[in-house]
Amino acid sequence: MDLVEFAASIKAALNSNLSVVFACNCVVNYSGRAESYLPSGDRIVIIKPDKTLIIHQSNGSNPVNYMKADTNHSIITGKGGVILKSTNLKESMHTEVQKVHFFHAHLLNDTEKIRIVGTERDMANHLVENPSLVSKDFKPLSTEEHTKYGFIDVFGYDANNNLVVVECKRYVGNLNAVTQLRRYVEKIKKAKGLTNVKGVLACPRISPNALKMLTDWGFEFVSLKPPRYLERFDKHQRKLDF
Amino acid sequence: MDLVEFAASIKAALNSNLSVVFACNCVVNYSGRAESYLPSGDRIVIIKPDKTLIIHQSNGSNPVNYMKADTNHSIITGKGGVILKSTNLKESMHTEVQKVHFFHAHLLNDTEKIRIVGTERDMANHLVENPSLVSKDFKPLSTEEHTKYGFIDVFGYDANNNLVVVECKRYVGNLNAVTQLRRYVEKIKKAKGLTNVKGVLACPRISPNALKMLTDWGFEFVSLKPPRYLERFDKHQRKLDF
DNA sequence: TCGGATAGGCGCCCA
DNA sequence: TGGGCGCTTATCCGA
Repeated sequence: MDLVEFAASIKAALNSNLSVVFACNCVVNYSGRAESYLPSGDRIVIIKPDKTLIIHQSNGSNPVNYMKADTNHSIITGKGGVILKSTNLKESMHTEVQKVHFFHAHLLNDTEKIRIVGTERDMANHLVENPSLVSKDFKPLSTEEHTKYGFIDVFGYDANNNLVVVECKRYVGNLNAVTQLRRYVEKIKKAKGLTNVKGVLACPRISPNALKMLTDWGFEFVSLKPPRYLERFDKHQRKLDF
Repeated sequence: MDLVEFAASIKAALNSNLSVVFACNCVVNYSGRAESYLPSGDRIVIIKPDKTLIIHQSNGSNPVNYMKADTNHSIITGKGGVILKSTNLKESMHTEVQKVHFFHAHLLNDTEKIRIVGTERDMANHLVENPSLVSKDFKPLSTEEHTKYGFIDVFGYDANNNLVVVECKRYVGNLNAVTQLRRYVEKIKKAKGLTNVKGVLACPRISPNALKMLTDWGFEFVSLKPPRYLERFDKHQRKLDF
C-alpha cells in the first residue's frame, strides 16, 4: 500500500470505531510525561476504538511508544511522508510513516471481560476460610481492606487477644512488602494506643533480605500460595485435544 | 481466510522470525502465575520473533492475555476449530480460534532502541549538577544507586557534615516513597552508627498523607520536576509541518 | 478527581 | 539466576 492510499484509509478508519492495525517503517517522537525519540525502523501500530495508540517493536510484551485512551489522532500528508499526529491534554506524539507494509481496519465485536483467579484478594479470602494457615490460634475478623486503619488484607486476633495484621503477597515477599506491613502495624498501634500488634506476611516465599528485616521487626512469615481454583482446566483441555 | 489456510500460514510463520499479526474470534484460557478465562470475542493477536504473544481487546494499552518471550507455540487443528497452544516452563495458554478476520506475517527490520529523557535517573543527575535545588548548603557526593546501604538516588552532605539521602520520584510522592526513603535513612544510620542523617524526598508534588508522614519522620520535601531536555521537539516539529 | 495499592505487572541492572 | 526497583507504569477501587 502506498502512502497516499494509506493516508486516505487511515483517515476514514479514524472517523469510525474500527480497530486500525498496520505495519510500517516509522520514526516516533513523544513529549509528555517524559520525552522520547525512536529512530527509523519497522513496527506494528494499533489504534483502538477507544483511541488508544500502541506501537510495538519485534520483541517484548510492552509497546515501545503509546498514547492512552481518548487521544486525538490526525493525519498530515506532506512531501516527507505521512505524519500521524496524536495529542491529548498533556502529551503529544508524532509518528512519521515512511513506508507501509500492510494496513487493516476492522470492526471487532467483543463484549467479554477476562475473569482472573489467584489474586491477592483471593489469598486473603482463603486465609479467612482457613485461619489455621496463619497460626493455630488465629481468629480472623475481616478482610475489609478499607478500614479506617488502612487498607489491610486480613485482620484478626490471636489467643491472647493481640491484634494480628496479615499482609498477603502473590509472589516473592520483598523489602517493600515488609515496609508496607510495618506501616500498617504502626498505624494501628498509634490509632488504638496498643503496643502488642502482630504482623504477618503471607506469601509463597520471601527474599533473604526481606526475611531479615521481617524478623528484625518481630514480624512473622507464613508460607502460602495463591489459590488456583481453575487449575483443572489444563487437564480438561488435554482431554478435549483432537 | 478460512481456518485451514490460517493453520497452514501460522505454522509456516512460527518456524521463521516473522512477526505474526492477525485478528480473530477466539476464546482464551490461561494457567500459570494465576488462572484466567476469556469468553468468545474478536481480538488482535501478535506473535513476535522473540516468541512473545500478546492478545489485545479493543480498548486499553495492555494486552488482555499474553505470554512472555521464549514461549513455545504450536497449532492443533480439530473439528472444533484451530487451537494455538502456547507453553513455557511455568505457564500454558490455549487460544481457540473460531474465525480469522485477517492474517499477516511480516519481516520487521528494526535495530533501534528508544531514547527516553526525563527519568528518575535524569532527576538525580540534575540535582547533582544543581545541588542548590536540594538546599543552599547541599554538597552532592554521588548518584551511585547500588551502595551497600541500598539503591540511593543522590547522596551527599550538608554544611554541618550531616549525611543527606535524597530519593527522587518522577510523579506524586506517596506513602510508599516516604517509607522507601525512611528505609534508606535507617539503613545508613545503623550501618554507620550515625544519629543525624537527613532524608529528602524530591518530586513534583506530594500527597497530603505522605507529607504528614514525611514531616513526622523529620524528612524534607523538595519540589522538583523531571528535566525535559527535548521539550523543544514539539515546537521544532510545528515548524516542519507541511 | 485524587489517593492508595495491585499487577499473570514488565523490563532493567547488578550481585 | 534472583533480588531490588523504576515505569510515559496501567488499572482498579474507594473516598
